[in-house]
Amino acid sequence: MSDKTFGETIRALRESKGLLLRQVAAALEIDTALISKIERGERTAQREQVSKLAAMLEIEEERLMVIWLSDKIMNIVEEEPAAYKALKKTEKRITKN
Amino acid sequence: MSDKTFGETIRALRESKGLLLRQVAAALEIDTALISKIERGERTAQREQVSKLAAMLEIEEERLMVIWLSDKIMNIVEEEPAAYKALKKTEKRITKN
DNA sequence: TTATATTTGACAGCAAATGACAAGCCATAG
DNA sequence: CTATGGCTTGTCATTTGCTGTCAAATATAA
Repeated sequence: MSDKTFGETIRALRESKGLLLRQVAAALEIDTALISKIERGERTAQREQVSKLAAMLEIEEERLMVIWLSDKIMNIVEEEPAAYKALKKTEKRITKN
Repeated sequence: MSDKTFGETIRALRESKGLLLRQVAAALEIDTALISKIERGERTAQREQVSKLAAMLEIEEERLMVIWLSDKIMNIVEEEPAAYKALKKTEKRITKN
């Protein structure tokens, strides 16, 4: 459930609102081609763009940020056998603050 | 308990074995200055170098890899309020395979 | 066909990472 | 003191990898 990537998520939101790539691109001040690539996971969004997308697509910023961060973490650990252990370790390091 | 960074970890191991930076550097085929920086966290090791370090320092490769990956994840999520949630989400995504 | 939406590949420009080198610091031995 | 050995620091050239644009291609609809 809700296991969509960042790209899939924003595409679904955009379509549910009937927005065009061109409109979202304009709001983010980037080329239409780029937002198309982001939606298909061929490129990754910038942190700033995530905020703008959250506003535009009317989703709570933190919810979108979690998905975005998770995608980035995925890029690091996928293919790594030690992935799970690394995540657990990081959790512990983070909660100790 | 074992909350050391990658650099701190390999430095402790190296010193416990009485090895010189010069010797480790030679084994990894890099400059001494570079391994010094890696130990102090000023630079990050390459994946290949982690393997070589594990062999040289006689630590199980997976254990070192976990620390190295965790450092990389840390770099992404630290400073992020949504860090913990992102880690949890990634865990779920990973275990679904 | 024509118009509109999206995708694709190639590219320039820029930023970050990599590693080497030389000079510097610090402790210790002589 | 001077010399040596180990480590650190700053700078630099090079490489690697992002970022976004553009033009062309594809698709969908009217």
